[in-house]
Amino acid sequence: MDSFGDAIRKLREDKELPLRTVAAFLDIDQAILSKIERGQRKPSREQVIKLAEYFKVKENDLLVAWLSDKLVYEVADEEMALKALQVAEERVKYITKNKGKK
Amino acid sequence: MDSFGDAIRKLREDKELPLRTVAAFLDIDQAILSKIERGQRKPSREQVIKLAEYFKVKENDLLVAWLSDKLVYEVADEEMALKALQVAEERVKYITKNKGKK
DNA sequence: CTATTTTTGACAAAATATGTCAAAATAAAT
DNA sequence: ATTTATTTTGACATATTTTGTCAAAAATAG
Repeated sequence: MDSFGDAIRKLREDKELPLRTVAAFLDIDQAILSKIERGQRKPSREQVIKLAEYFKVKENDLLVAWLSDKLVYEVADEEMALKALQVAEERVKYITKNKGKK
Repeated sequence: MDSFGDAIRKLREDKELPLRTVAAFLDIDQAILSKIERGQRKPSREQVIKLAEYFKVKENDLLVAWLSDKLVYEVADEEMALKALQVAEERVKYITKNKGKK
């Protein structure tokens, strides 16, 4: 049940790299990477893709973790969180089914 | 499969009210309400609550439509949309189950 | 202890959101 | 058909949020 931050922290620690190194590759200050790993900042789509490249993991896997992070954040503290997610799921299914039409 | 905008537009049209009237109650310009109904602007939580009050519908029903709108918007155009929603759902279940702990 | 790494918070700049206003486009009503 | 009411659009201003840098404090490793 890992968040995006947990995932990339593990990847980084497995390779025993300091924040500095990975942050340099992303071209951001290490402070930001620290915050991303702890879920205090949301990375950009481009940063996620770069991280997948850097750690040699499937881009889509990281994108899913990143997107779901944003979704969880969006409904955080909302009573109706689960219901909203389920409705959104139905809507997305409906939309992709009719993609291109109308 | 109605979006939030569709829902409140129906409510308003059923009562044959002009944008002006409802917008006045929300204390915003009618232009914004028009855009909200067409999904070009996202209302605030407070505005959603006011609308529920105004139209005398269950607040939670509108909140769910509003939240799911935001979720759909968040994953729009993403290949991994559905997967992300499902993962988010699992994570929310997990979080609410362990609410209070840790 | 001293070095390195990580975390924190103050700050600035850039990007996004939120609203007003007035004009253009639509629809309704004579 | 013309007027009248409603809705939509876009330019603009302001406020809020994001995104990042920097330097110091805190934590960790040697």
